[in-house]
Formats: sequence, structure tokens, C-alpha cells
Amino acid sequence: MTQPPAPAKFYQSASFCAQESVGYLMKRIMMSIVHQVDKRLGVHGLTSAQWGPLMRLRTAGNCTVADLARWSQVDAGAMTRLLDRLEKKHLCKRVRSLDDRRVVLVELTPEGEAAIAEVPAVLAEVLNAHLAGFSKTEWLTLKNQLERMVASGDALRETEE
Amino acid sequence: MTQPPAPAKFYQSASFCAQESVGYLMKRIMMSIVHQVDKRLGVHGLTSAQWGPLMRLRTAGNCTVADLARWSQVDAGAMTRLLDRLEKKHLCKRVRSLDDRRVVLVELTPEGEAAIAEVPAVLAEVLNAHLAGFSKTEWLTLKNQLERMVASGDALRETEE
DNA sequence: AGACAATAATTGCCTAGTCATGTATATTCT
DNA sequence: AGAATATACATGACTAGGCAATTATTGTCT
Repeated sequence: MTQPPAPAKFYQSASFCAQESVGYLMKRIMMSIVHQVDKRLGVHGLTSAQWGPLMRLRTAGNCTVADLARWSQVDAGAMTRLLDRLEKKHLCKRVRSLDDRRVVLVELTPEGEAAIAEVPAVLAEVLNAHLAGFSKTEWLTLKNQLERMVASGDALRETEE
Repeated sequence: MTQPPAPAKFYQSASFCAQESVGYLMKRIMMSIVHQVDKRLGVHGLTSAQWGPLMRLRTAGNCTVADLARWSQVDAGAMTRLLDRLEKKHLCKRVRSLDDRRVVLVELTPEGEAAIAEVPAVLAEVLNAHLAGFSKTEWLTLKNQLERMVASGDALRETEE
């Protein structure tokens, strides 16, 4: 592309009011979604941090720790400890790779499969509830705008070091 | 009002793909915003969890712990510990109330005032950067849609107990 | 006044995240 | 082959959050 889009000037330091910012609104929405999902998945012994890696294992087959960490956008150390907790609950299992003895392959156990069975339905239900009253057009607009914000954030990150 | 709006059906369990959901997009945006703000405020010794209560103290004057916790949408216990850390850095000070000896009033120190001086400018800058390329209409649309999602979440929460 | 309930803050135990460091294994370079 | 380098995972020290007691104080009810 040519040059980065001109920076918008929607917010200014002098008049800044945190509660009216899109950041504050998104934070509240995320907290609400996480709360609702946790409430529904808690009976299956899963937290909002845990179903992600398990779902990844289900759709992608056995993964490495680094793979799961990257996919969950989380530190490798955090993933190690998360897997400790999941393994303690017998939802997954770690197996040292034979090809490369540094890597650990994580695989889903039958209990793990059972635990995540309802995850997609719960996520769909909670998201739909938060989009109550949206038309399809509005939903598509929202997704498009969010995607653009993600891209702007990525661009910002690239100009970093 | 009459009845709750009919639940939208944008997401379905069978075809659910986490990475395409508005939840995933918002999570990424929030992570990006927090990362950028932390990067800019880190030099002042502030994290994204800490500037909120300090800003509240600045605009609202001395507050109680419960007040700060409610305002930050956080557990009272978490706020106690956060204040421990802020107090250790001499950014605020706790004073037992004389009217009601159960409550603790938190007040900003001069160092605290200094530390948050740049917060509004940083927040405005980072938010604007994430809204690069948005027209004013788009921004207003986004805010409106987010506000409706917050309201839907609140409604969901009320049907809880 | 005295028992009982409500409230404010704190604390303990847990999950969860970051960053820096450590340790074993692989890869690369000369 | 042997040394330097890179990679994969784990660990330690920290911030941060939730939930469930605990403690001190205040309010209420009879």
C-alpha cells in the first residue's frame, strides 16, 4: 500500500472520559461474554482460558506446547502451567516427541473430548445473546469494523522495535 | 418495554469457528490496546490495571476501596491488593475514615498525580490509532453497536439469579 | 441494652498472565 | 568433530483476578 491511513482524532486528551471510549465498552462486553461462558461451562469443569487449547486439539489433532501457546496468544510459560492443570484433571496428556526430544506433544483424552462437547453451542448461544436485535447487515458491519481495528493494531505492533 | 428482542442466530454450534467470532476479534483488539498503553505508561511505572483507580481518584476526589472496586468492575479483594502495590510505590495513601471506622479512604499523593499526568493523552493516542481510517459516522455506528451489546449483556445478567 | 444482621476491608487459596532465566536437545558453522 | 547458536519446554518471581472466609464496625429490631 501507499501510506498508513491518517490517524483519526476521535479522542483527545483534554476531554477524555474513559467510560465513553470504545475500549471501555469492549472491555465490558468481553467481561460479560467471559462471565456467561464460564457460568455455563463451569459445570463441565472448564474455564474460559481452558476450552481454547482443548478445542484446538480437537480440530487440529495433537499439538505442541508452542503451537497451543501461539494459537491462544499466550506466553509459553502460561501454557505450560495451564496444561499442568488440564493434565491434573485428565483432560489431556503430554507425550514427549520421538523425532525431536525437545518438543512435547499434547493430546486430548476421552474425558477431554467429553468436556468440550458443548463448547461450540455455548459460545454460539452467548454471542448471539449479546447480538440481540442486530440485523445481519449490522453484524457484518460490526465484524468488518472490528477486523479493521485488529489490522490497525497489528500495523502499530509492526512499527514497534 | 414489551419483550426482549428475538435472539439473533448469527452463530451456530455446528459451524462455529472461534477465530471468526466477534468475541475473538474484540479480544485481539483489547490485547492490542492494553499492550500499547502499557508500553507507553510503563516508563511511568503504571500498568493497565493501575491507572484506572488513580484516574478515578483524580476526578472524583478521595474514594473508598469499595467505590474504586465497583468503578473498576473488579473484586474488592483484588482492589485491596492493587492498592497495596500502589501504596508501596507511594502513588496513593490509605486513611481510615473518622465517620465510619470500617471504611478506608484512598487519596492520591503528589507522586500519584504526576504518574497519571499523561494517561489521557496516551489513551487517546492509542484508541485513535486503532480507529485509523474510520469516518466519524463509522465511529458513531461502532459506539452505538457496542453500547447495545453492553445493554444485552446487562439484560442477560439480570435474568441470572 | 443486647442479639442479630449488614457492611467494609482484608486475607487465603486458587487460576491466569508477563518477563526473565534455566535446561535439555538440535542445528549450524568452521 | 567441537563450539557457538537456536529452539522447546519448564520454572521462578511478579501482577492480577475470582471466590470464600474472617474481622471490625455499624445499624436494626425487640
